[in-house]
Amino acid sequence: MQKTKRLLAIEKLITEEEISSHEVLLKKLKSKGLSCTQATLSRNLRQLGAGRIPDGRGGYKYFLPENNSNLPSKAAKIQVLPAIREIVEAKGLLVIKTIPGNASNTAFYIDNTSRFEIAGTIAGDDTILIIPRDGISTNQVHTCLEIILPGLHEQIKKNNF
Amino acid sequence: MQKTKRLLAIEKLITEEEISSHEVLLKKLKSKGLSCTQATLSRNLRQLGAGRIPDGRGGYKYFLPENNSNLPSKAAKIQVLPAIREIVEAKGLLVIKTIPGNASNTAFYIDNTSRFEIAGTIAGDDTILIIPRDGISTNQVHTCLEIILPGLHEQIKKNNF
DNA sequence: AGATATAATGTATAAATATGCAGAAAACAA
DNA sequence: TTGTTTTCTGCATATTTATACATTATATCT
Repeated sequence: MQKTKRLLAIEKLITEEEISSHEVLLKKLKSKGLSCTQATLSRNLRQLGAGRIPDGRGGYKYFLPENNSNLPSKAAKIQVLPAIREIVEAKGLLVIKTIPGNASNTAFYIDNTSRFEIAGTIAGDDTILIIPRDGISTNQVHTCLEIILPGLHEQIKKNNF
Repeated sequence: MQKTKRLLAIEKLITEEEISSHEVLLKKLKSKGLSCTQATLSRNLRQLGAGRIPDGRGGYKYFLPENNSNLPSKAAKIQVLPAIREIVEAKGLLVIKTIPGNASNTAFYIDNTSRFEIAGTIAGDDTILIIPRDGISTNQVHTCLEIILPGLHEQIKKNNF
């Protein structure tokens, strides 16, 4: 769970600041009590889909391609996330329960993220079936969902009261 | 002038194929008679603003952020480019002459590319003034213009007959 | 054209980033 | 809990990418 915090922190840092290297990012993470090695950082950046591009001033900076459309991202937080009630697993698949009428919207958002881990989704009225790609565990899909919907699992816990 | 060809070829290759490393790209360029060293490639990729991102399958690929909006790019070719008549230099500035009435459109396109080299533009009816940023030579702006309007200089030569 | 300045390139190397492997931690099952 | 499997991580290192410096090519000026 330290990892989730770290992923979120990395996302935040590279979108809000101009990070020029792993080394710089490592120091920033350390100052937040989320230290790790450069190797782990390399792996985490890959998981987040983060890349590196010229900054236009002779250097380089990290960035998240997803940020092109930060409207969907914002929408995800205020529309998609609050509509999710719970997630259960069955036969290697995941079933997401939503507020009635919201399954289609939610599945649309998940599809549009085009995450490799998810082969496809089917949505009813308040239920979504998520089919993980071959070789992908349900745990990996959970991580994936947490990445595209930060705070999802924590919110679900709260909903259970 | 080999360089311009190479830049265009690189652009084309990384947008049309999934290029995973300099090494792969070098081979492709070589097969097109546009060989260079890895060092030059590194510099060229930076000039083009090309970056590297995870490909979603455990590897990495190069890409051009500009590609988000390839509508403007197409428009540039069929609308902006044909409207340009000539480019002259004066006092470290560049003056672009266009077909009457087209200066505003053209300047708008140039502004929207947000190239670091160009501090700003002023457009009349058939004349645009381009102000290079401090420390940027007119030659560098020419290269910059060729990047955002491929074929520009060749076309101007033709127009002079 | 010849002289001077600017940009482009290659070579060698430095710097940055990715990864195989092994151990640690966490999740899961019974 | 205990054993079993999966994920995560660090270490050391391989791989990849960037860059200082020297050289060549290209453009600029008179």
